[in-house]
Amino acid sequence: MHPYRTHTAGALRSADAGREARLSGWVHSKRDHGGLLFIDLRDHYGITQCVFPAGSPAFAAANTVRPESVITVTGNVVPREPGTVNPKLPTGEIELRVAELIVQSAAELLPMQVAGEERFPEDIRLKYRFLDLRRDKLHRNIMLRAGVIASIRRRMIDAGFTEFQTPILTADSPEGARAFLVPARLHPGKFYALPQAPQQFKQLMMVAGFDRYFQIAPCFRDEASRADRSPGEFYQLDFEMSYVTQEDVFQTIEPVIAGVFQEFAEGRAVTEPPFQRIPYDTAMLAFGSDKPDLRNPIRIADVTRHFAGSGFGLFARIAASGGVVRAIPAPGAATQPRSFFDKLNEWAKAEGAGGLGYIVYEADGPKGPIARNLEADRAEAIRVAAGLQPGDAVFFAAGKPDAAPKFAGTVRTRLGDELGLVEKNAFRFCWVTDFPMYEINEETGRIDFSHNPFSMPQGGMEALNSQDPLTIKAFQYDIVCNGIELSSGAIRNHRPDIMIRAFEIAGYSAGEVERRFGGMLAAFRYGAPPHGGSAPGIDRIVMLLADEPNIREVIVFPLNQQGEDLMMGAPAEIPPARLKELSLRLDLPPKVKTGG
RNA sequence: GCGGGUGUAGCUCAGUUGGUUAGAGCGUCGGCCUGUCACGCCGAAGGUCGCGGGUUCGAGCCCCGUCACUCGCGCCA
Repeated sequence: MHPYRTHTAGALRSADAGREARLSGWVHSKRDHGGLLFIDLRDHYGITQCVFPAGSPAFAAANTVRPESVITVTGNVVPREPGTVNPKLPTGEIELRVAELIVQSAAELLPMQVAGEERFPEDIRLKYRFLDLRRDKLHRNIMLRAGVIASIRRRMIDAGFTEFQTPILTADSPEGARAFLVPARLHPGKFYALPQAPQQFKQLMMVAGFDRYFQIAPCFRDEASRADRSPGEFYQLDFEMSYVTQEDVFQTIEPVIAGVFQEFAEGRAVTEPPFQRIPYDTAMLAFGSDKPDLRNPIRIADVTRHFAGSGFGLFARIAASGGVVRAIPAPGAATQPRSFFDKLNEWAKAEGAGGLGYIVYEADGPKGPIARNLEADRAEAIRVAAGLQPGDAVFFAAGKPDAAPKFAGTVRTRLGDELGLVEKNAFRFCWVTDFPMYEINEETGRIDFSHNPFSMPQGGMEALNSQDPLTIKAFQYDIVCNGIELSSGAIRNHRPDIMIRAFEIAGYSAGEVERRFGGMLAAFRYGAPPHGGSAPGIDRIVMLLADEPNIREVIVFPLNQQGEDLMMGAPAEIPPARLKELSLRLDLPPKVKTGG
């Protein structure tokens, strides 16, 4: 007989009754009845109940073994008596009557329990990640992640992509996120940088003629974390295609994304391709966000002109001074008590808005403080513009043209939640397209790239030379699911002349562009195919599928919010000899945190 | 860098207007129990109420500072 196991802990069924079997695994839980003792034995595959009758040779050993010890048990598979069958376990029709128990590895008292649903603080969970990973939820999340990645690989290869590895030790790029630096021992005073993304390399793969590239790519950014943003490192489905239009990119990747989500949806609805394409300007109007959550049925309308010159002085003045008024419908809210409206108004003030005005459209006409001062025909025009029926209400976000639309988006989200309008158990995808190429930098007042400077401007060189820069759109697009940005991508600017001109508009000289991006520009001077791509975040895809609000729940060994590995003790100080070898000397700030 | 929330037993949490010896559940340890599967029952151990200072006759509770955790803003082309 095999020294460790003849079966896994998830394998045995009633058909195996009568066999001798050997299982190895962790002591999940123990139930001591005095003359009878049960151990639930757990491994990666499942749980099997093991029985130790009093007086059996293994009974004494079972009595003293601690939870999470690793044991090997040998015995007979017996069918459970009717009434003692456990329908919650796939192995619940049988149990193992144990004749021999060997402790392979005794566990000490646990800092956190593995069995059960109890929640533990993050620092303990991270320090003892190997215990946390044994727990059902996290174990399943990590397996889901592995399944998602395998599915993505299969689908990308089927779609004609090839996976290539790009460098981890590379050059720092002057713009973008802060990069992690690695001292180069053989080149004193010089540093490698870890890639924030394989952006330039994947473009170079297109120049090199490989046509369709993808990679489950590790990316490194030395930036603060968020609940949905891992500190330090994360993974992207990085891909790039040659000789494609924006629409080609969409049509190629939609079935991959939709296919992966359908494969792991477990009954949840998934948008069928083609996904809705929503221009940036439309998204900002109707959703108040460039990350629209399509599960929320509320659509925002602009009603500025209906308040201009109206009897409602506050909004009339806002309209007269160049501000905007956005209407956020609240379907069916007419039946809500007065406190519903007061509570939202208080919330809006706490959010920094002046307040949150509203009109309630009763069967006998518009009601509420605004309606009292607003002409009846204007109230009716607003009702039509916002698509409202009697029984609905509408809220108004009014103010400056940059802030009011975004606040309207916040109100839309809040109303969708409060009124229970958000579609449940669904993944709703869309593309947001036509991002502006440039924006005004609020600090400097100068023109700046609004997103990726390497995107192709719509209209090419002619647009750059003839249009107001602020009206130029880029072939830049995001894929959004349930209000979460999965990725941004673009048709790239593969023309050195257009790139230099694009940078010139943002205030960079040709020499500066040459100095910063010379490597890529040089490549583009020797025959570069038109190309484009995107890079959906793997962690966020798994978060959505696992229904986890925190990215650390879908990463095997995540850093904590401070970017520390509490289990391995990273980052760590290094001995002086290593520093010397690297030609480095520390110059620590006075209030440096000394670890404990 | 900034703002919000939290901090009481190993863990999850309760703790009244500031008032006598700070509680419960889970876990741990001991005892009982032959059909449990979150086993049950009895008992015990376990506390610098994050830390420091202040107000007060008296502080887990109020005030100030600080630290940690967490969520968000900045940042993330």
